[in-house]
Formats: sequence, C-alpha cells, structure tokens
Amino acid sequence: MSSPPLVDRLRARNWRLTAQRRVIAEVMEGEHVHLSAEEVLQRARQRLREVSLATVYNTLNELVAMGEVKPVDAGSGATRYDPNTGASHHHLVCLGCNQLLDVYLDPSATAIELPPSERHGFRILGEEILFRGWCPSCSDQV
Amino acid sequence: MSSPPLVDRLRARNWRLTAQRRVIAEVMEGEHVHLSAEEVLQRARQRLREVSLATVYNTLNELVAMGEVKPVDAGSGATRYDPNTGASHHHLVCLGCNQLLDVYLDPSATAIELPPSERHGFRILGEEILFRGWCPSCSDQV
DNA sequence: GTATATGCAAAGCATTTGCATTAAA
DNA sequence: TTTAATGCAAATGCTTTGCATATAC
Repeated sequence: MSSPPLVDRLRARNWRLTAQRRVIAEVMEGEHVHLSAEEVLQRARQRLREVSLATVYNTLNELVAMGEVKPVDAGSGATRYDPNTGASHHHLVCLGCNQLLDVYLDPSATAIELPPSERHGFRILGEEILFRGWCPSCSDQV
Repeated sequence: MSSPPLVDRLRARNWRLTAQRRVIAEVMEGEHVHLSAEEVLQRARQRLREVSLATVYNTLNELVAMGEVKPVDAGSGATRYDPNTGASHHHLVCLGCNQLLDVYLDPSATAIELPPSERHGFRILGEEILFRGWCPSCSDQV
C-alpha cells in the first residue's frame, strides 16, 4: 500500500545522494505537500544551510523526470511540486489565496476517459483535473 | 445558440473601442483559437501595424476579467488564451510540440462534480480538465 | 474636454544556464 | 580518480508597470 520513503526509493535508483538532495527529498516527503521551489528552499535550509535555489530547481526537475514528483501549474505564479504520485487524485485551488488542496474522486465516477473520437490520434498518458473556487476564509472577505 | 461576434459583445459592454482593441478582438474570434500573447501580437500586426505587446497583454487581461476569454496554462512556457467560453470543453496538449486541442466530453459522462465531502468548504466555480499525450507526428519521432 | 488607452523601455518574477569549485562513489 | 553535483551570478522568457503621448467618447 504505502511505498518506502522517497529517499529510500532514490537510493534504490542509484541516485547520487548528496547532502542537498537528501534534505530536498526529505522536504518533499508526504501526502499533501504542494510547495513552490522557493518554499522548498526555505524548508531545506532549515535542515542544511548550504543549499541554493539552483540546486533546488535542478533536483526538483530530476524528481519530475523520474516521475517521483508532479509539477502543478495552477496559473498565477510559481509551479508547485506534488510528491504524491501514487494515489490518483486531483486539485482544488483557491482563487483568492491560491492555496492548493488534494481532492479524491470516486474512481468509478472518475471514468474520465477520452472517447476515441476525441483523441485526435494522440497517445494519451494522463489527465489532470483542477477545481477552482473560493476557500472559506477568502469567501468571507468578498 | 451561437453568440454574436466578440467585437459586438464588447461594444455592447460600452468597452472603449480603439483600433488596437478591435484587431485583437478580431484575432480572438473563433472556436478553436489558443494563441499566446506573442502569437496574438503577430496576427494583430498583420491587420494594424501600430500594436504593441503591452497592449496585447493589457487587452487580453481585460478580456479575461470580463470572462470573454479563458487563460490556459498547460505548463511549459506562455499562457494561451481561449475565446471559447460558451461550450463546455476541455483540452488536450501534446507533450512534444505543445499543441493544444479542444476536446468535448459527453456531458452525462462529465458529471465531474466534486462531492461535498471533498469540497473543503470551498465555493466551487468551475473545473478544468487537461489531457496530456503525444500527438501523431510527435509519436512517430519517438 | 476629459478620461482612458497606447507604446516604450525598464522592472519583476520564475526558471535556466555556464563555469569554476567541490564532493560522491 | 573519475564523474557528476553545487553555487554563484548572469542570462532568459514571460508578463507587468510607469509615464509621457495620443485618442475615443
């Protein structure tokens, strides 16, 4: 059910494990993590002072290439990185404060397959659903 | 069924109609238009030499604010702008060449409502579905 | 005539890159 | 020892902004 920690999976891939990569991977551990590169940097620095933003980007890009992390682009601003690649889920974003939450749809209801007539000859690899709305506290302020 | 041309709808809103805004609106007329700001500029300039990129951005942002155009962020690079706000549809993007196509799902199958238990107290305004895959010609090249 | 749009050039962010230095294996 | 990662600073790409000028109404 639950997979081994990210750091262990990375070690198993023979990924060259530097101190920087280790702390970044530790920051990216978890189920509801949706951090921007800048936020990853801040948290990584709490564990290890010598981490640079360039290394955060390099590392996140590699994790994305490996399929260990998924970039989430909800418009407005910076890409956020989601380490939850196992369980199929989607996202809910607040139009006010931009916060990003995971949402889980009933897989039976989520038969969101593109009918062949709408595939335009593409080899479909996946789909992303983004719900937009106002979170409770932003709703109040409007 | 089909709404009046964009330019007419804008006039009806008492939108100050400059030459630049008119040509930009003309470029944004249509059902399967997914242009970036830069592309809008190029096409607008074919009709009117004195249009600047700043004006294109200003105008597109206003059209978005009015709800006449929807920004589509498919990752990698520039936002594209979609004037098809009437018919509910979704998007298919090629991982290779980045081309963006409209796809129409059967509305009955598209009962993609977020169950209350997954709404986190949000007032949901809408949802976007993005399918990713390889288009025929990019498939061949891999 | 007055409020508002335009265009330019500069500024702002997010992200990438080149290259000398450093560290993992 | 060799190969690859780091960090800095500069460069890039997209988008926004300030302000003087021009224009729709």
